[in-house]
Parts: sequence; C-alpha cells; structure tokens
Amino acid sequence: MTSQQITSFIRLAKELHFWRTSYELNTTQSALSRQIQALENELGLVLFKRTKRKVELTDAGKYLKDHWEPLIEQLEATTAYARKIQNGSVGTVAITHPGSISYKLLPDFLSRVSEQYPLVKVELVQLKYDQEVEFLINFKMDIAFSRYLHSNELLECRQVNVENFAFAVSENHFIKTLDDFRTASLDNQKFILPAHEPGYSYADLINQVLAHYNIKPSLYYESDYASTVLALVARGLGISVVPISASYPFVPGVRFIETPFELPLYVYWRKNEENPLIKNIILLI
Amino acid sequence: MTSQQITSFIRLAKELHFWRTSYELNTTQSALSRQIQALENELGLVLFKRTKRKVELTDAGKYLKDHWEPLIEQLEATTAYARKIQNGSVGTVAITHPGSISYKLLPDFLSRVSEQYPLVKVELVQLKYDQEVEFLINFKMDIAFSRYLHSNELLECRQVNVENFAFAVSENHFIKTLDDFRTASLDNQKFILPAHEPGYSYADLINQVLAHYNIKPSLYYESDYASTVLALVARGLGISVVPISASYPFVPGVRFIETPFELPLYVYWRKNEENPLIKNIILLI
DNA sequence: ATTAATTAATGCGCAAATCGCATTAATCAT
DNA sequence: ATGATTAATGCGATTTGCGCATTAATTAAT
Repeated sequence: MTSQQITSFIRLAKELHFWRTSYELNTTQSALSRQIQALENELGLVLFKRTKRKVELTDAGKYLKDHWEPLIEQLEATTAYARKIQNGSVGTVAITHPGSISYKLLPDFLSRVSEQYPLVKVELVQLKYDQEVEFLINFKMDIAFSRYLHSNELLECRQVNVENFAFAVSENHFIKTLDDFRTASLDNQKFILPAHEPGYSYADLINQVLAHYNIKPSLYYESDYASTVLALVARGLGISVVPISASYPFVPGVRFIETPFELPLYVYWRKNEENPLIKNIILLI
Repeated sequence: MTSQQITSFIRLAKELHFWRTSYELNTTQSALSRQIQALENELGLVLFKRTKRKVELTDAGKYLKDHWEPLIEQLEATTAYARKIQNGSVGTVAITHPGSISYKLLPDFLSRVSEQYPLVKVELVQLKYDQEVEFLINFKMDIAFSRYLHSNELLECRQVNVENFAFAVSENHFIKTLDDFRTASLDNQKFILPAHEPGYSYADLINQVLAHYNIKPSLYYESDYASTVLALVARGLGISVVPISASYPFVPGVRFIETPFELPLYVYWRKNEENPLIKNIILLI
C-alpha cells in the first residue's frame, strides 16, 4: 500500500471520475485505474462500484474515504514535524547563565530566538561557576553563558561582550562617587562578594578592582547570585562589586557606581555539537 | 512511501539491527537497507545514525517511531473495519414487525443476530400494514415481518411460521371457553379488531374466524397494535382476536382462548438486495 | 433505431524500481 | 594483529509501473 495510492483514492472518492482525477494528479487515466485496482486487490476490498459510465463509492469505500483522509493528514503533519526536528527548528535547549545578564542581554537574546525559532523551548538555569563545564559535558546543559574563563578541550568558547564593573552601595551610604573610594577609609566596610576562589577569572577580576582602590575586604558575606547580593546591599549590609548590567532593573535602595574596569562575558558549548537545534541557537549569538 | 517501508522502519527502530530485522521481516538485509534508504530519501530525513557496527535513531527518527506506530495501527484497524462493512458484519438494519411477535419470535431472532453479528445495529419499527411495501421499496426499511400477504414484483417473500388465532377476553367475562362462543349470544358484545379493509389477508383471516363462530361484530374499537388491543380487553372494553403469541407476556386481566384457525407470518425483503449485511441477516431467518 | 460521444478497463512495450546474491568496508572484541 | 560482525553497495534478473493506443460499455442525440 502506497501513500500515493491512498491519496489517489481519496481524490477519486471526491471526484468520482477517473479521467478528471488522473488529470488533477498529473498522471494518466490508465495509471490511476490500475493504482486503484492494485489497492483494492491488496486490501481485498471493493472501493468503487464502476460502470463504464459512472463511478461511485461502496459502503466500505465511503467509510475509508472518511477515515483515511484525517489519518493521511496526520501522517504528513508528523513527517513535517520530524523535518523540523531535523533542521533544528524544534526542540529544547538548556542554557545556564549568570544572574546579571537576565535583565538585558538574555531577554534580548531570547526574543531573537523565539522570533527565529518559535517552536523552540528554552530551559534557563543559573548554575554555580564550578558546575558549568561539568553540566555541559554531561549533556545536562547545552549552552553556558559565563563570566568565567574555563579552558576545556571538549568545549568551544567565544567572548560575547564586555561591560564595566560597578560598586553597589546602599543609597544612604556615605560613599557616593568613585572618588569617595579613593579618599574615604573603607577599613570597616563589609563587602558582599561571590565565592572567592583564587584561580577563577571572575574572582581575580574583582580582586583587581578592589586592589586598585586599596580595598582589602576583611569581613563580607558571600553569594554568587546577583539578586541576593543586591538585596543585601539595599538593606545596608555591605558594599558589592557587580557587573553594571545588574543595574538595569530598578533596584530600590541601591546606588551603582560605575568603574572603568571591564568584565567579559563568555559563551560555551560542546565542540562538534551534533544537535542541529543547538547549532542553530549558537549561530544566533 | 509504502506501508511496508513504514512497518519496516518501525521494526528496525525497535531492533536497531538490520540483519535481525530483515530476518524477522522475511527479507534480506540488503533489501531492508535499501528500503530505509529510499524512505529517508523520499522524506528528506535521516532516520538512523549508522556506523558499520551500530544503528541508532536520530531525534527525528525517534519522533517518527513514536508517532507513526499508532497511526499505522489505526490505518490497519480502519481497513479491517472496512472489510467488515464489505462482508456485512457491520452496519444497521431497519426491521418492521407486527407487535405480536415482539414477545417471542422477534427476541429469539434478534439474539441470534447479535450472536452472529455482534456489531450490527438493528432498528425496530412497527408500521401499519399499508406502509410495509412502500417503506421497503423506498429503502426506509430493509426487512419486514408481516401478517399480510403482499404481492410486489420488487420484493421477495417467505413464510416464516404459522400460529393459531386466539380470542382475547377480559378475565371476568362470562365467556370462558371456546364452546361459549358457539352457545352464547354475542350480539351485544363489542369487538376490538385491527383496521378492517377487505382484500387484506389478515383482515380476511379474522373474518373467517368470526364467521365460523357466527359472529357479526357491529360495534367495535379499531387498533392495529397488539399492546393497545390487549389493554382495552383487560379493561373489559371488548373482545379481540389475536395471534396466540400475544399471550407470551403475562397480560393481567386477559384470558386467551385458542382457536384452531391458523395465521401465517411472512417476511419480506427487496429482490436482488445488494447490501451484504441485509443479505446475511435474511439468511439467518 | 442508429449514431456519436463519453469513459473505465486492458494489451503491449518500455523504463524504472526492487530484490537477492555476493562482496566490500568499517568497527569491535580478543 | 586477527577474526568476527555488520551495514552498504555493485550487479544481474525479475517485477512493477507507466503511457499510449485500443476496446467495450453506456448514455445522449439525431
């Protein structure tokens, strides 16, 4: 049984005229006639009552006309969907990202994704920096935006952009400008910073900033999540150093003081990624 | 696209082994390999990732395996049902019958029908005798059980059985035996009889019965429906003459007095009936 | 009643597809 | 390094499918 036979049958069942139907199907009357004969033989069914003059459906033929048509449509819809899977315009992509980009860069990116690939589902996760590589390699994540410079043979890496660091201080804090950091004494100030593990690029960059202003933070809270950090700053619990993009949403009670120090953002993915969907998404970045 | 290709694909998608699958499908490995290739080419899809050593599904292949299988099953179920329609084990038959056979003969017959053809639906109607032929010819009815002897060129007729007439009298009526009909005077008795149109066999037969007992009913109610007639008799509104089978259900308040007069039952259907279902049902009678 | 027109089936020849056999090439296990 | 496994492929034989032309049946028209 061929899909062609079935579609021919359905068309003929509607037209009830061999010659006209064969013309519409871009074939000859003889071919159509024999296709239908073959179908009837194979199924052991008489689909049409034919005279030399008229063609009409049998009861069984009527039934099959009604019930095959939606099936064939479904069949075609299914293969069409499979084709979308294959060319990567359908599926799910898991992305991990630092909290700071969720205000501007990530939404911009996601709106481009859903514009180009409306059927694609994106799973967003914020991972700690030390899990990023592992989750990519284990296929738990597909794409990682990261502030950190990882070097791994299995991963590809590109720098996405650069932005400046900013101090985040409470609105009421006596430090209000960048100059205040140079002049004022900061010995008693608490700092709220991400986990400080030497050898990791992000921590190193923050240290550079602090060092430039002669800050040696002795007391601080520790958090890797921008939203948490800023909430603590707003409550006057300390000063933090964050990417300036963390200031995009209005954060009540927090003053951002931009520094000239720069912070890159990287994106990582598996080398030789085979999934066409993920390849497509990466091309969008 | 062939149904064979699809079933081959599904089997291979389960086995993930060309040689074994081809063996199960009673064909050769080369044939199967090329079938799958042809399918992939036609659809523009890569269904399997093959190495010389291993076969595994692509994402698109996985999707199609999951979604094609139920479709194919439905397709087969559909043709199977169509085959039932063709051989007449599925469909609807409209039957008209006199009320009196609905107690014994008709239920017996219907239980044989639903035993042999469990999927067949039967529509039961009680028509007046003068509509029976018309409705058969107009395809409003398919089979007619009738007490009447119609002669029509387009119809076939067989006698189904013969039963006796019986008088139906109220329980309290002074007439209690057949002898009472010979001896008692019945001049003032009301009779409840079907429409009395001369020339119709059933009416004639009843007249014969009445004549034999020297009854000349002058006053009577008229009804063609057994259940109505008996209800009137039970209320003491008159005497009736009915087929003895009308006594099968317990009819409170009615006494049946069997006579030796016989009454045939006929069955009618269209000559050269084409519908295989109706032909099958008629064969059951 | 005869003729013409319509229309589905069919015989025939050719082209294309399919199949099975045997072989090849890649991969895995030992 | 060797042998075993396994999917792809070249090749020849067969089958299938198509188009053309014709046939046969039926309807419409004269």
